[in-house]
Amino acid sequence: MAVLGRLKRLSRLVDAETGRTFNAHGLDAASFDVLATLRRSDAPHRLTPAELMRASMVTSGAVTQRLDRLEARGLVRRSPSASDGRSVVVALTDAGRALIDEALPDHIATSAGLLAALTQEERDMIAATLRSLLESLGDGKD
Amino acid sequence: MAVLGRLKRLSRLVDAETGRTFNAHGLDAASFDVLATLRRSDAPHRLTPAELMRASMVTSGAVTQRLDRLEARGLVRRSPSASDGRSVVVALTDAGRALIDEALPDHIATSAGLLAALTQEERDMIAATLRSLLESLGDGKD
DNA sequence: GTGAGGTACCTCACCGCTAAGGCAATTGCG
DNA sequence: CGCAATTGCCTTAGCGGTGAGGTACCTCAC
Repeated sequence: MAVLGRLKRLSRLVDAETGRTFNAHGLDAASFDVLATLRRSDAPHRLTPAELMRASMVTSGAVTQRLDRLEARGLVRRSPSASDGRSVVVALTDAGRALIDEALPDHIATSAGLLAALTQEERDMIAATLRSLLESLGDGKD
Repeated sequence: MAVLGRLKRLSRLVDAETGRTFNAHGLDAASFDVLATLRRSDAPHRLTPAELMRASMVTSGAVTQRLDRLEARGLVRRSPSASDGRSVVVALTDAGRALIDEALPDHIATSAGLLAALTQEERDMIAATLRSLLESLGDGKD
């Protein structure tokens, strides 16, 4: 199956290319992922670790470590949940928000560049096909 | 760009699913990758670490470690190159060949299952689109 | 109210990969 | 030929992830 092989190769190439953009802003893919997910969330841009875990498809241990790193850099802040004593609320700090707002446009430009070889029809087609594949494999939303 | 996000999610799901198949044969993705690459190569199924590195898109250090693990399990054998004193030739042992010959059909079945939701036209289309994307990004062959 | 089970997050040992660098052999320019 | 640059592989430190397991808290039927 040439499809899966190409999928994997492409995914690696995309990771490498987007990684360069992240580095240019002092980030790595994991940190960008968390900050961008927080930024995309509805105001006031707060999520729990469990929500971040679902969004990023990594384990809870990975989320803890990502947040440790981001918190040490002052980019996010953890505070106890008011409504659930087990839970934690993660918020972007001003610095975190400034950084992700600076990095996001670059990332979008990089992404667009990676797809520059495709026509609009091809993009629509591949987006739809990937979507139906994801659905068939039980990936809830997207 | 929904395309890249879906691409990444799909790649992770595919990795998880194929990983289960590998585990069922006592392998992981890295080991399977090496054994399958050797098996696919022209008879007598021998490659150098440099060739394996190019095929797998990992660094030379990763290839060394993969080969260390496989050699310790008796699945591949390293021998000095006759023509180049710096180089090494990696060959499947009988055990390695038997194992990959047992695992490959399962992997092919798993791969087919992952694409079961697509029609033949969709598969052809996505294969062609991924190919043109890879070419546009400078991925030589495939 | 209480105990069982589930949920949320964290901790830790381990794993494979990268990146940087080292050694030895080969290539090829002058 | 001689020496610098290149090539091929290995080594190692460090990183981020997984998976298993721990603690604290919540829920709910009884």
